Amino acid sequence: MESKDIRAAGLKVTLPRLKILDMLESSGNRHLSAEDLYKALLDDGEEIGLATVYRVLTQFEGAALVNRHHFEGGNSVFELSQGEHHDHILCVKCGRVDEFCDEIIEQRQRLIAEENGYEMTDHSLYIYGVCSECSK
Amino acid sequence: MESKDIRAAGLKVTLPRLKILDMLESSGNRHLSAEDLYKALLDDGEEIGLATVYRVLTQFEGAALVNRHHFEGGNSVFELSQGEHHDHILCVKCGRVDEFCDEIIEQRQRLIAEENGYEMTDHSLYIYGVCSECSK
DNA sequence: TAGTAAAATGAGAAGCTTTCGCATTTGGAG
DNA sequence: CTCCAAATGCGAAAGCTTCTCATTTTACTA
Ligand SMILES: [Mn+2]
Ligand SMILES: [Mn+2]
Ligand SMILES: [Zn+2]
Ligand SMILES: [Zn+2]
Repeated sequence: MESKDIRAAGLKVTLPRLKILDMLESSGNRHLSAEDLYKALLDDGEEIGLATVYRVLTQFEGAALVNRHHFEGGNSVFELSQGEHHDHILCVKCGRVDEFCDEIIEQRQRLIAEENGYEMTDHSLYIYGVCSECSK
Repeated sequence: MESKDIRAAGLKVTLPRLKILDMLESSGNRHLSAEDLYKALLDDGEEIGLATVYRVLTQFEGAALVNRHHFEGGNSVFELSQGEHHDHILCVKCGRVDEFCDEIIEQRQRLIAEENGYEMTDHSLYIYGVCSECSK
């Protein structure tokens, strides 16, 4: 029941928005592209337009309900916001995605921003490599 | 004179390739999109197709003559390879780009890859914020 | 509960960046 | 200098994402 989250964002509680939130929660894959989400909804028999998926995800991002990532290769992927921030490590062979958070890196980033006279607003860190499965 | 670098990459030394390399060297902006580069060449009176710019940049990337970055907001930008690796900090207001390299972060990344069973091949780190000029 | 205004949706068109296909040109080995 | 493979330029086309607008849905009020 996240109707209230949607409402808190100043958005109407509509069926498409609920379905999209459901899918983000229930899908096995934590990191979905708009297209992935759209197809998954179609498979579930939902009739939601792709444009709506994009619109809603962008609104959810604005409301901090989801996070958007730009993995190498092109299109955006989305995931439900967890309480805490995390970064990503990806397998360039199979597409596997793992998550991590390193406080030392976070700290250094803040320091570097400061040293360069920036007020940090955000950062993105992706590590690419070959996972243990793929390097066997 | 980088004709030899082009040749070393197994590529013919053509006028478009030389012009593109020149522009990457001489442009005030170290980080250029394909479109930027294309327009700058047009302004110089060169007749080089946009498709050629993309093709050549991709080949140069393969030959490690240039590096490609995906700054937030969409299109790729390119810069001449320096000897050493560096990461980027960007102003979300004015687009300013600064460069840094932090050995502690580099180290932690290698460690994290290892801990997760990955053989690291690459990484990308962007810090976003408001620069000192823009926060006045 | 029914009526209403505003917000949201779906479908397709359109926008942007990047790549492709192919006829023509160019570089460089011989 | 000749010749062929490689490279180029142009326009078309391919992704991904956003926009437009007629229609539907939501949330509020009476
Ligand atoms: Mn994640
Ligand atoms: Mn740089
Ligand atoms: Zn893998
Ligand atoms: Zn700035």
